[in-house]
Amino acid sequence: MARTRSVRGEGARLRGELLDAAERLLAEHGDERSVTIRAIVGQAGVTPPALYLHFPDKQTLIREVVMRGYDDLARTTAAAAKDARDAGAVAALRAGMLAYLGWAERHPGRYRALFDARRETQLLRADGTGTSVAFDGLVARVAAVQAAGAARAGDPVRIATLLWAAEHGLATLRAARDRFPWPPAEELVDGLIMTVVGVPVEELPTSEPVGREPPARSRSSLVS
Amino acid sequence: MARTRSVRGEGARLRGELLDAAERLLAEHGDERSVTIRAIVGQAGVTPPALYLHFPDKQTLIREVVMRGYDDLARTTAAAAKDARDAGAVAALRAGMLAYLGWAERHPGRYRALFDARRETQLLRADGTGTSVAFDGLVARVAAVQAAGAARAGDPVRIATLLWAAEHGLATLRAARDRFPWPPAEELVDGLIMTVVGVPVEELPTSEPVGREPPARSRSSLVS
DNA sequence: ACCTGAACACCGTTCAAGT
DNA sequence: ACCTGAACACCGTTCAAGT
Repeated sequence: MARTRSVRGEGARLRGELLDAAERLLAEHGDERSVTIRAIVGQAGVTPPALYLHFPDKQTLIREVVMRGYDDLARTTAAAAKDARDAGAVAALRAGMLAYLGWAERHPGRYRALFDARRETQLLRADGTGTSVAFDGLVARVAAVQAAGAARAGDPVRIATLLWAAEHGLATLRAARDRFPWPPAEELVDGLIMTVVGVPVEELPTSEPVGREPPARSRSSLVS
Repeated sequence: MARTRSVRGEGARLRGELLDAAERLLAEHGDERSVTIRAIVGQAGVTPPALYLHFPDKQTLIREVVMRGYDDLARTTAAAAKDARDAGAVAALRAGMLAYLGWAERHPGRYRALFDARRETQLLRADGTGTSVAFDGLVARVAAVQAAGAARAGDPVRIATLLWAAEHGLATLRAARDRFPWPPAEELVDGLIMTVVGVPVEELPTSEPVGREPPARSRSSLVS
């Protein structure tokens, strides 16, 4: 409505605004279905056909939003792991996994969109490295724990695969089953690190709850 | 079109036919979005308003289809575990987990619908036991492995929670990431049983591939 | 070069009417 | 008691037209 008409070469600005609007709608509603063309263009102050000057269809726009989500998630987990590296390889692995669960909890709609199996083509980058950036970081952190001698031996890729499946399962199930008596994320992650990675209990850094109360039950409930 | 008009009390028959049609569409397309009212009623040979005589809205119908899916999944895993019980508690746990992954692979659309977080109200039965029937079975099988002395001690509910998250993560990720180099399901499940449940390698039953080639890599790649 | 108005075939749902 | 015909407000997308 109050949008000033774009002049030459300003089309790229609208393109970015449309992506921002779609991301905002996805974050607010947590549901890809409510991210409609009309809602997106409404936020940008244009009419529906204007969107098709910048994207061939809705699917392509959503795919670009999802790509941004991957970048954000990968950056967030990598940054958390890096910040904890001074406390050791186990602490870095732990921090990365907690950051992963935290991101999924803060951005449920965006996280869901990342793993929507209905998207026909796989979401891979042009350079082929694609969506596995976050996974590669996880593999590296597992290998670092092994190199530090704190874990059992074994293929770090295989171990990271199980960790990824478990943290993805936790991320989605905690969102889909809010009546289930979920233990705190720290306990779940510690359980995975102790068992799947094979880190003895004494190697685990003590919980430093960041704005959360400490675990109600001791984590020794998993390993005796 | 060729549908013969229902006489007194035959409304219940249409109700069942609508549920069957919705389940069929969900299974065929693997996408809840293509299960439209018009597609459902078309398969039953009636017009859209007829559906509203039996269901208040689409959401309620889908919810009932999802309930059937829960029953089927729970029955399938329980039956597989029971069949393997003669081979021991570990074999029963393993068979149940493999049956879970197998059901999810054979029914991707239905499995997705089971854990769709967009459903506002939690899917629980009137009796309150609800969707946790399958989970309770998993807890029992973990406890049986512990009782047989084959696993580490620890809260079986906590262990089952991690197993459930991992198998759910594997089920959804294998469907969403078909370019990822997934190891065979048997290897993944064995890895989880060895590490999360803490079963020593020699306790594991040897793979009896049912219509699948044996694992390419030895499962010892996880545990040294 | 960039955007709009009007229309298309869809969707879930409702409501009056038919038998 | 059970179902239909016609309509409502939506949706993604297209196409001619405006500046």
